[in-house]
Amino acid sequence: MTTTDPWVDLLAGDRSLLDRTSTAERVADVLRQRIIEGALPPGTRLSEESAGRALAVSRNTLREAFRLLVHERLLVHEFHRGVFVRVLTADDVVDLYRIRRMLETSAVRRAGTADAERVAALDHAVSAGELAAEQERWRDVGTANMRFHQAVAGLACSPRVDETMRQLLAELRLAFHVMSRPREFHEPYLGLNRDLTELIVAGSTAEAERRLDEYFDAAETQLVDAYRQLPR
Amino acid sequence: MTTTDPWVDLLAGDRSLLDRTSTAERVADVLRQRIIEGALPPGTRLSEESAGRALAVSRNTLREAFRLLVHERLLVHEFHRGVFVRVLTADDVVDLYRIRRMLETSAVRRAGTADAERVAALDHAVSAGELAAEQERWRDVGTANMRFHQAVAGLACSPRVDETMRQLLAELRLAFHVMSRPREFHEPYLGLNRDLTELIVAGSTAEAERRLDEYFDAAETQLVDAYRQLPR
DNA sequence: CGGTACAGAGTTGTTGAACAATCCTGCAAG
DNA sequence: CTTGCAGGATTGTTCAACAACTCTGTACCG
Repeated sequence: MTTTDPWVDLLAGDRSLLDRTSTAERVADVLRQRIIEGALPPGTRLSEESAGRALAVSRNTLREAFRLLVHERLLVHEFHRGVFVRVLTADDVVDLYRIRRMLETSAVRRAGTADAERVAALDHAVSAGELAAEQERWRDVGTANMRFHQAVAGLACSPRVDETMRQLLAELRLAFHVMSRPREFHEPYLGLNRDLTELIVAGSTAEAERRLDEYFDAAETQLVDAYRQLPR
Repeated sequence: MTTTDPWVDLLAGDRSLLDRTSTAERVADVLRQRIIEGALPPGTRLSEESAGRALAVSRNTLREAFRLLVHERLLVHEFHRGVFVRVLTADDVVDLYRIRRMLETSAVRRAGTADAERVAALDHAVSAGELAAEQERWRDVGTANMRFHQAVAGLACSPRVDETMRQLLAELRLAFHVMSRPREFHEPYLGLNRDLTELIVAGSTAEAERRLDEYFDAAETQLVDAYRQLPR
């Protein structure tokens, strides 16, 4: 038997580039992206007929894609009625912040074991946010903020945490899309993100965790308040 | 407009009893249960033909169910090759313990806000485990242990944490099914579970969190060691 | 003997059509 | 204003078909 050569792992890592994905997954990717960027606002109905014709896929394939996104909680499926882009309730928003707080503060606590690359990801996200704010691209500030928190969760060095976090942040975008002002929900926290990054780089994880906890208090209150003043 | 009557919420809660579930979901439920209980061991190939004939559903419906379970990481999908019951790697087991540790310790820390019912769930699970151990039903001891940790996560009072935890524990079962001795992985922790419950009931969450963290150290080491000695 | 090439069989990927079950709309009747 | 009901539209599910791909065994070649 041949011992594993060094380049084997390398190529194994390139397997994902091989384009071995089903149509349903790619359809789900497209829809997910459209939902995340707000092109398909919460409440939108996606009829199999129209969506299938628009994307040029069969109803069966489309339904497989729908199943995936329903499982990700980006769509809701009402039996015999169709699928809709999810409309978050205020309770949903509270819950999203609750689990985020658990995952992110735990990740910060274990930040000591994270490699340099993951710590650098924090800085990249913060810098991108600062640049976007300078240029008053508030939408991009929001995106950078999400990337920052994805990087915070990434400190846990856990593929499952990363995946869960991706889903949660995608879900949280649904909340922002029903509100009009993209600026005031993200800009105030740019400075904090910078501070957090420096604390983590310096190894002051306990202090970073405390500040992060405070951030969640403030952000959750702000978003939930704004959310409750909205429709229904 | 009519104001909402008191019984409306009641009936709304019964909506789930109305059996409005698709065939695909029920198929997924069946397969998930079979995987969890070990009837479909890791590595098993599920061909669309055989599974569809066995469950008397069409290939399309079956594929929708497969998609769900792949998304839950209980099945893996290899393009043009089929779906297989997932075979966890040692890294997977480490990762599962990592995210469990994050969620469960965080949940314990916030146990103060949990209602009495959720605290009682801890006791029920522990008692069920103790009874099963007395009668040497080791398989049930394992199930009770899982229920206990589900209840621990439940202290966070978060539907999303509950759902995530359900998935993680289902996934972890895959690890136990490739090992033969159901006893020694769960029995040693019965006493600890009892202690943890009493600490939480008494409000000593800090001490409970510390003990839980130690449990994860021990359990992870034990399982990963046993796992690494196994095939491949 | 070890490795390559290739045909054949079996499985998956995707589509389109078909039909039953269900929901929605509008209108008529009470 | 509510109830009942026809009809049209949409979803739920199955089936059949075909393309694309994988797997297996065999023949071939060095």
